[in-house]
Amino acid sequence: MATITLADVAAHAQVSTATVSLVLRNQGRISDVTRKRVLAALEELGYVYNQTAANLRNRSSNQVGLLLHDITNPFYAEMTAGLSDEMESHQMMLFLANTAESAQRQQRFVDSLLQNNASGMVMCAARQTPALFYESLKRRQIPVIMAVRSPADSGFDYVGTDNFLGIQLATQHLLNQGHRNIAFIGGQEGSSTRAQRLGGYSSKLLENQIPVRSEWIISCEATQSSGAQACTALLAAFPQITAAVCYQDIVALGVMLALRQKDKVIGRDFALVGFDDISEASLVQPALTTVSVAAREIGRKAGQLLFSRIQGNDEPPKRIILPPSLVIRESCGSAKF
Amino acid sequence: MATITLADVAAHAQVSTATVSLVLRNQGRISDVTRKRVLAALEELGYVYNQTAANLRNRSSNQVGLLLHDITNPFYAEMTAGLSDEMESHQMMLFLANTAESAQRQQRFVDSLLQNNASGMVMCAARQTPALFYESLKRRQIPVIMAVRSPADSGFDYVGTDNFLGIQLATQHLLNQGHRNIAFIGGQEGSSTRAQRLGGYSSKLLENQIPVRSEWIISCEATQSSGAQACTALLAAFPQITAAVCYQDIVALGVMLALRQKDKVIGRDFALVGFDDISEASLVQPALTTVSVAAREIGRKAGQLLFSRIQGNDEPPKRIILPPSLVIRESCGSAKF
DNA sequence: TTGTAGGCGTTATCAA
DNA sequence: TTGATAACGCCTACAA
Repeated sequence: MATITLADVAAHAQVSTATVSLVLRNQGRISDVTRKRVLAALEELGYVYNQTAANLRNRSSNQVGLLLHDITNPFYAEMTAGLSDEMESHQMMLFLANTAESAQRQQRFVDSLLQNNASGMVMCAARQTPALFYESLKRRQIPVIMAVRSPADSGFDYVGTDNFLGIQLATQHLLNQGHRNIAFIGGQEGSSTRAQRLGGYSSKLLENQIPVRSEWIISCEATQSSGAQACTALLAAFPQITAAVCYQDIVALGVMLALRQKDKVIGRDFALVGFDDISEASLVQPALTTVSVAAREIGRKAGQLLFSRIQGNDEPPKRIILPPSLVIRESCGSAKF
Repeated sequence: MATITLADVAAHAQVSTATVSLVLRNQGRISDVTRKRVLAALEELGYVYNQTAANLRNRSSNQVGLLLHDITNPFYAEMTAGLSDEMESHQMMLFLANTAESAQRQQRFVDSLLQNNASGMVMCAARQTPALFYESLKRRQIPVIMAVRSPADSGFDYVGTDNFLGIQLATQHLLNQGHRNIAFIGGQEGSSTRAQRLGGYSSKLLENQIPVRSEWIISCEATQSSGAQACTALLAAFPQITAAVCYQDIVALGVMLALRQKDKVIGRDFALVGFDDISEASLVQPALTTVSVAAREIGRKAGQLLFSRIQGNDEPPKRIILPPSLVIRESCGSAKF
């Protein structure tokens, strides 16, 4: 069956294509009689609007992209849900891309977005994103909101959380419990997010006249097994450590695994704080005390900002920093040491 | 800056637009000299291909949609990752929609896909999807792969798991451990998936001369709290129950919560099997024995099938059923009762 | 209030 | 091997 076009509808309703177009978009003053006739024709012919043609004509689209490393990471899944809700409320379509930390895949996806005339994007940049990428992205006229990972380049809007403050909260909590030998586990060297968190950690130690020991600061992948491994190695070398601030909940979960293998009782023999408040955090035994960053809210805020940019908001780049909060559960015990 | 079009490139390279178009798509016989000249011009002008125009002209697109209820459900996140990988390997863009079980949102998204000329979709239909929806969807010429939830309508391709067999495995495992008083917790009445799982459960009981007690079959929402509530109510009425087959891992996690409140030791006082093998299953204490359905693989297979349909494969509707497997962990203990 | 007609950027047909 | 040109379906001046 041939596709029904605006012209077909117009012919059927005995009006012009312009009239039909106006009715479709509720624009212009169209008399009630005409409108009804058009609506009826639309219905009768089973007309389907061709967004592609409209996009071409308008040099725009109602499509935006979301780039992230791993949708199976609960943190990002939450964020995606927030963004998706927000976009849907504006009748925009959301393209999803899993870059898996590959700068190449990321570049490919952005190219596709550009080719598809996407009207904007939210991105959690891959770790090895070259500076050139940001440069050339800025030259395009497309709104881009960076999320979660703050780019070195300050020319972009950014929505994220206060990493420094978040880890300060976590560290202070451990200090309050009486711990003095506190390690920092996780994150990738060179990451700016990690630098911020590390700053929160060390600032709190120093504030309490506790020396920062670089051997107790250890990096690892964002997986449970890496976390477990890191913890095992650390405790073998420094058994005096009684607590750890973990870079992420996932790492913390790994650390718990390792501790359990050493028959350490978490919350009594060893205290632990995570970061992200992923849903697993409340499920493990003992439940993980962690820093919550409201992933869904980050997605929502990023969506709102993106939409306003698409609408033409051209204020200078913004940084929206959502306040983190400490969710106290069981992994730090409650007794003073 | 005005957009650079094919015509601009053609002018710059002193060839026709047809030639440039052919070079771009590696089609037709173009002499090496010309090709190089075109390529150079492309580069020089910083040309960006306009997919929208091509789509309009071709009456097609490289976009597909994915509809699901909740991306934050780890099962669907995994599936999404599988599908996303598959689509990316074919250079297709993936639209994501969170329908949140709303038939209305689902309809809106499908309409958008149609309007955008999407070339296909994978959908996990919302629970209350009206039969009319399927009817009208079939009339469109767009490939649709149903996933996870099998539609009553058999006119669609389907990729999912064998619910019947999966729950049979789970039930048999409990029987092997010596349990006789086994409950079934979870799922929504009227769901066909649930009917299949219930079938697996009751068939195994009957096979072992154990009567099926309908009071021990209880439905609940797919949340932890509902699971917990259901378990509490059930045990209050029937303390003789010693084991449960849960409709989903999420429900099983809720049941664990409830058991713990009753000071029952899971794996010793009460045995539990879940379904889905979400990542939380291996994290809880004790780790949850569950039926694994390879969510990622479902996504991948759905993607492959969808792609083949888009390529023109017009065999009759297929049902791809992935075999489930029992992942034995700790929640059923190991001692015979 | 409604109609006419040209153009958005690409592809495909046909001719050269 | 390459070029000219007419669609694809919609939107928007400009006219009526």
